[in-house]
Amino acid sequence: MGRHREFDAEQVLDAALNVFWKKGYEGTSLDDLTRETGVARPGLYSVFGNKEALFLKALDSYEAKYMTFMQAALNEPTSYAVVAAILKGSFDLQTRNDVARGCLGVNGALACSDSAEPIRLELVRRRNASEQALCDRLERARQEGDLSEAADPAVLAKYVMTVSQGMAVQAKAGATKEHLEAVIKHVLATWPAARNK
Amino acid sequence: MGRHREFDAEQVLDAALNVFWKKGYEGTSLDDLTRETGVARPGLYSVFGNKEALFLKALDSYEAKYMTFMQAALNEPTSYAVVAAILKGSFDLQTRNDVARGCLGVNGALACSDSAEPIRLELVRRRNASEQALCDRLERARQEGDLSEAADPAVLAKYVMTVSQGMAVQAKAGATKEHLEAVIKHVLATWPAARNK
DNA sequence: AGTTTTTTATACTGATCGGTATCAAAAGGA
DNA sequence: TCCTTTTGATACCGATCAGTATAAAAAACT
Repeated sequence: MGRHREFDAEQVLDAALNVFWKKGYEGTSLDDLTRETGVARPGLYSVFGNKEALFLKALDSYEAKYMTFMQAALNEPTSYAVVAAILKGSFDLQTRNDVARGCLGVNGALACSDSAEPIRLELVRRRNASEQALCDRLERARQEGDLSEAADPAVLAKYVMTVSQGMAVQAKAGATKEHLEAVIKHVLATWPAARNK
Repeated sequence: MGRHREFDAEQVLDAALNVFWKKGYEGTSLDDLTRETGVARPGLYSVFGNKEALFLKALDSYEAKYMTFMQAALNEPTSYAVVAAILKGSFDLQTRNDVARGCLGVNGALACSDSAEPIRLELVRRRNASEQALCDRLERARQEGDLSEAADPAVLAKYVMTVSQGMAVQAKAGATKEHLEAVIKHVLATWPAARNK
């Protein structure tokens, strides 16, 4: 048996994640990754595969590590609490790190070259999955009388995701925490719940 | 006097604009630009300068050609009409072209490498300018009694821009026109105007 | 028609891209 | 202690990046 790996894969993945978070998939070079992780190319390739695989693993890690608020939010008892938790969770995520603001899923590849198109589509797929989960939850809320009968769960889900993604753009652009929190407060104040609690 | 230019600079700029719109600044290569414009590199460089200058000229053209709804919106008589016009104008712009959906200002450079950072900052600057203009307009609306006294123009302006930018992300990801229009309808239905008209 | 000026296409530049071959150093197990 | 195995850094690969030198082709003026 030979020597053991000197670096901790978890730690390296986390460093890579932060670079992708800040610069996006295409904006991040292998030189960036080796510099920030402290691991030379061959080490990265032997453990994670290629750049695309590394990004996808970082994305998985991102969801597992930072997106846990989503499931917790969906378990809240009322639609109001669900949306409040989602927006608060998005806010925390998008503003927690001063160098990597916004959302990895949005920063990663919004518009890109043809070669990065698979990455972009994967990110779209994941965002849609979140929206669908929220839509299902709001559907339930309406059945439970927790949303006005007139409310359309699909529209409200898209609205919440739109606000969350807009906040991601704003956060990346440097919006202050105070301003973003005020936006959330406004959204919640106008939430069409049967009872705001 | 020598020969005249064979291509129409306006036409070329428009073609370049559409490529940048679809793929973003960094996702667009000079090969993309020469292919889509039909003009070889030396022609592009002699007329527009380098890639960065070409993008900025395309951005100016974009504002002049497609963002005129913004000024018109600010001239609407009520805050409700202003916001309705901005969201409707954003919607039209973001969904007008099937190959270049979303907003050039957002697609252009949300997250990018260090070398494209000047472009990103310029886009942030322009978005902020729009937000400031809306903020000023809402401030006036409040003074005119067209917004509730409790409303904070700065917060509402950021809210509208957040929705608009979130819609840009959604449009780029392929959201249908119907869904986006429903989101706008919801935003307008919850607008805190003193009188909704 | 002849000359001059400008545009155009081809081909090239150095730098950087993602990805890999090579080989020495290091760390197991026997 | 010696041998095997794997890691690690260096250096390299072809491809592509933005940008430019060169020279032929085309058009306008005299």
